[in-house]
Amino acid sequence: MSSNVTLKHIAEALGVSAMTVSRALNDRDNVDEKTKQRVREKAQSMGYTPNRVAKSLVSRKTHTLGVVIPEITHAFFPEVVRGIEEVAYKSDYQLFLTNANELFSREKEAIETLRSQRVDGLLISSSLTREDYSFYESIIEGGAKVVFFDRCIENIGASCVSVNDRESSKKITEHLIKEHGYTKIAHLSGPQKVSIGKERLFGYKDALNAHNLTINEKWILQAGFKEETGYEAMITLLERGGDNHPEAVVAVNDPTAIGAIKAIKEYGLTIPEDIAIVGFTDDIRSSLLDVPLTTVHQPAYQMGEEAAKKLISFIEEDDGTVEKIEIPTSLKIRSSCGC
Amino acid sequence: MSSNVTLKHIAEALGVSAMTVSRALNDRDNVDEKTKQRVREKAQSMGYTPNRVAKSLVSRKTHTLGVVIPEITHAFFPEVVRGIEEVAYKSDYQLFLTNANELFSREKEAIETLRSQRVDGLLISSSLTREDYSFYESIIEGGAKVVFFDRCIENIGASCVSVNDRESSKKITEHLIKEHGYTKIAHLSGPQKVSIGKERLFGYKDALNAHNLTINEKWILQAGFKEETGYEAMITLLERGGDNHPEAVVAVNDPTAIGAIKAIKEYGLTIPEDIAIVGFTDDIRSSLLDVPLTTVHQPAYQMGEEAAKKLISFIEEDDGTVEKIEIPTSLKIRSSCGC
DNA sequence: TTGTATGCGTTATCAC
DNA sequence: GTGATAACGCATACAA
Repeated sequence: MSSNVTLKHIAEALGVSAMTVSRALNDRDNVDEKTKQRVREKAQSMGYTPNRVAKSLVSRKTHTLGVVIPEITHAFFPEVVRGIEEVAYKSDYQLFLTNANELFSREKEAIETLRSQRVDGLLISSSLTREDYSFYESIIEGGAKVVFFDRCIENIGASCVSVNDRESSKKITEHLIKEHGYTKIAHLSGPQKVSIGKERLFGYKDALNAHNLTINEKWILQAGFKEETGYEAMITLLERGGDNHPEAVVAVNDPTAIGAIKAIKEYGLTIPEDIAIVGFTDDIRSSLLDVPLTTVHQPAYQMGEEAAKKLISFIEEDDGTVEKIEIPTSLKIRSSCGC
Repeated sequence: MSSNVTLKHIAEALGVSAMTVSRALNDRDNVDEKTKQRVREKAQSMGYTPNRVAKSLVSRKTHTLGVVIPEITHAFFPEVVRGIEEVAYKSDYQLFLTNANELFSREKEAIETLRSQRVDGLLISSSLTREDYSFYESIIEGGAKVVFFDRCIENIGASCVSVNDRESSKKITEHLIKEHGYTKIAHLSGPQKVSIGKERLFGYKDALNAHNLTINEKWILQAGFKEETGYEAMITLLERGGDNHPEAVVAVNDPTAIGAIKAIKEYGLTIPEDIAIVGFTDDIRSSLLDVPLTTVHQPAYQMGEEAAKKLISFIEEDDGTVEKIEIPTSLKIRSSCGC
């Protein structure tokens, strides 16, 4: 598709050289004003569209950013993407968006393709496991400019924009302990190989430790990051426990919490009387639930902005300083915790 | 960024020609098996990544699709994008995603850039006004392969995947009339220059006409497509009417309805007793509201799939048959209508 | 102010 | 089975 009219065509139509056309269209000052006019008009009338593919081959720049997110239907990510887009737009970058679908293999593939497309830089929220450090190491070593966001890979020479997951997780868990006196608190945890999965589990444990509560490993379940996996994990927890279920649940994120809530209801238990629950993200749905969800608010849009800014300055000023940018969170106290 | 090792480098390292390397890496059959092996290993060890930019310049194909959506934070669109992605992924296409932010100017710019990037085709849900038919006409005439989805531009020689907006809107309005006997029904309408804005208004009127209800133009308000604009329009409607407010409201989409609900509550009125309300979309939030929203369910994922399939067959089989693909909707009867 | 040669990385084409 | 050459569309460097 696309206009197949090239500089050459315009040049021939006008009886000048392709070079003159190129200069005129790029508004260089060493071209006669009249010629510029003629060229512009002709280009317009012939429906010329500059071929960025050719331009990129010469300049080795594509003015293009690759974005890799794990799950586009998790509302947090579109919001991050909007922040990225806003900044990219202002600096005249286009976005290649790829959705890894929480799949290891797909993320790797996406990154390979993106590099092959010669994007100027990569913004990644990783679904990869820690074992795949080496993959990132090799591409970064190969000169790829990458900034991670939300789910980071650390100590690998790349900047990262995220919240303080550990501290935020500790805070919301402490809220359950201090404000409500819960002592039997379970955790629906994310995959331990993903940074936020691990950090949020740490935070949960920190809180229990700080209040001398014993950590019951049976109450720490792998629950993925999705609604369905949260639902399943909660079912497991309820079936396993019988009447001896926890008083409160800390979910790794809001979708997981929402899945768990469904399970709790199906068991005929009420929130927060029978079981209190808190999440992490502040999904657009969370304030709308029957029993609005207490959660950690993550400023998604801002996270996107910061990540894009960092990457673009990396690209344009070649400022590769590795930074860990932390976006402050806030607790959204609603009623699912018993408040 | 990206590996700057090229075919030539590998060729030199191996003492063969670049052409041989190219053939080996593309697994052509007129290359010695041993040479292939050597080349592959060397490419691997040197961290070679094929340069698609150069490849595209030669082949005039980028294996890239441009996607233009009006609003990425409207959950409907990410879901459509997932459908598109799934199909694109299988056929080995990458997506350029651009978010027009409901802005005329931005959509046009995005499309220009996408064409300039030489995407193989375009999937567009338009924010543009009908006046801008000419813009689309010119790019389609210029050879651009485009498929519209959700918000279509018709009679312009491009295929379109959408729901039957008019009929669906009529159905849900009729539900209010037939099941609940409402006669005073308002419409929070979308911009009339966007297809779905116009069609859904038609459907609303069709329903009133079919039941001999008079159409009160004062009860048809421009409400945009967003939560904020829905909120404002509803405020206007309530202030204008005083006690004489409508019994029911048909909103052009769910975000608008959600904004309107906020306004209704602020006025101290209850749903559905004082005012019933219905939407269109089936946003992920709609079933979770205090009073779950009755709405038209649009199969977003499927819409994305269909649109992508159509576009890819257009590109690959050069099958430019103009089709209007209609995805069936269903009514989601919840309690905001009084049920 | 304008034009010519050259190269970006890859592949098609023709030669050996 | 392998290599040399030209071409894709554009812009840099140099010449006129």
